[in-house]
Amino acid sequence: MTDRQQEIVAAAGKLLTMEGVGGLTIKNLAREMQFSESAIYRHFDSKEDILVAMLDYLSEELEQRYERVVSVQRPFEEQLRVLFRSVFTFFDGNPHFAVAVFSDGLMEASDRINQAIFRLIHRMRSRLVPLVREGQHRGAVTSSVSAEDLVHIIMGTIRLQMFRWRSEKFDFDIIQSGDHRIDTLTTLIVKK
Amino acid sequence: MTDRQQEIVAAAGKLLTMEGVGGLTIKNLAREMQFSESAIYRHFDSKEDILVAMLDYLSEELEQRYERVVSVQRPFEEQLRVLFRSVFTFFDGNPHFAVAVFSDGLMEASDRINQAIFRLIHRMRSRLVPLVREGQHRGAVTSSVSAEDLVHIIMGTIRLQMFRWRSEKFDFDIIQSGDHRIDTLTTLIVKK
DNA sequence: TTGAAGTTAGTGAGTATTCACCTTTGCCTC
DNA sequence: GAGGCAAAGGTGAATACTCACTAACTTCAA
Repeated sequence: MTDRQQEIVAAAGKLLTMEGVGGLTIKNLAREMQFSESAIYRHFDSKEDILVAMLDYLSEELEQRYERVVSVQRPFEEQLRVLFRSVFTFFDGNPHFAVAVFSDGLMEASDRINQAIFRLIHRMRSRLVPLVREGQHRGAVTSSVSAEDLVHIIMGTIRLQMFRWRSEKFDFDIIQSGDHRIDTLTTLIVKK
Repeated sequence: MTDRQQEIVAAAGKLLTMEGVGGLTIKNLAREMQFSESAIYRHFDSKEDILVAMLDYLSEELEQRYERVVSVQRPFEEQLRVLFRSVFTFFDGNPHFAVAVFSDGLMEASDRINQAIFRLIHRMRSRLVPLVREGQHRGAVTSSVSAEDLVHIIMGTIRLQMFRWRSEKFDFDIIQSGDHRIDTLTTLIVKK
């Protein structure tokens, strides 16, 4: 991705988040970039390509953050908190990418976009499950519910929190409130 | 709402769920109804009105199901299961309305639609919180986490399950898998 | 001097909505 | 009961507008 492509992807995320799926048009994107509509097509072949690039960039970004976190050994509870704090910090600095987490609106638009969304979700899940499972093996996490089911609950809780954050126009602290969500989750699943 | 209006609202839900926000056009709606585009306007003033009617109808439907469930006294765990089974049964019979639960895609389209979505979400939450709180007072539910926070986790978990159900084109049993989600949740929050 | 990155000025298709008009239905009056 | 008549619910055609995308032209730095 060139610098210009990065800028366009960022502008697309911003539009998507601020004005919804309907707001992401080539016209609006061009206005945001301060140049003509046709100039967009110097950098991307289609609108679809822009969205796929956006989702893949986001996926890569989150993956890197995951890698950085799990490279350090920590107790489960702390590991989970550090991981999600890293995610929340990213979205705090890039709220316009928040849309991709609850990208329901994008779905069904095209198969390629759908697949990009699934890659993103699957990537997060397949990272989280071993983490939780290891916590269970070490006896830190309850084994009364399977690791997959615990991850479902965690992801659902976080997704809903992100949804609220966007609904309320990002005007509460996502890092702090996200921490709180992780707190309540660990209270329920971490053995004392 | 007249019968015709009901039919249109149902067709709109179907389109929305099957083809996404972009698929809900007056043209497609008219095709679904097997009559002309202009005929739609005999029954609704605008497309916006159709969406608001759809969300309000759904809100009313879920409210009624709630009333029916809580009118009978039951242990908390059972009450929660019966309540959500009722909800899942509704969506099982009306999968085209599933879209409204994760109606992110509709948001930002118009203020009136936004408000209708918030009414729906708020209504569910404000019903669930007292139920959980009562469970806490009776000592059936853990008090280590506030009722509001527990409801957030429950709603997030269920929302994500609905999202998966739609993603996978409704081809698994939402009643059964929904039951399982409630099971895992009660395992975590109900005191033994 | 070539190629990348911008421009203007279009394209056809699709959008929600409105228009004048037609048909069916049920009701009121003679 | 026949005749008029308005309302309800349908039609196709046209509205003004937006959509993603393209062709041809310019600018400018390597």
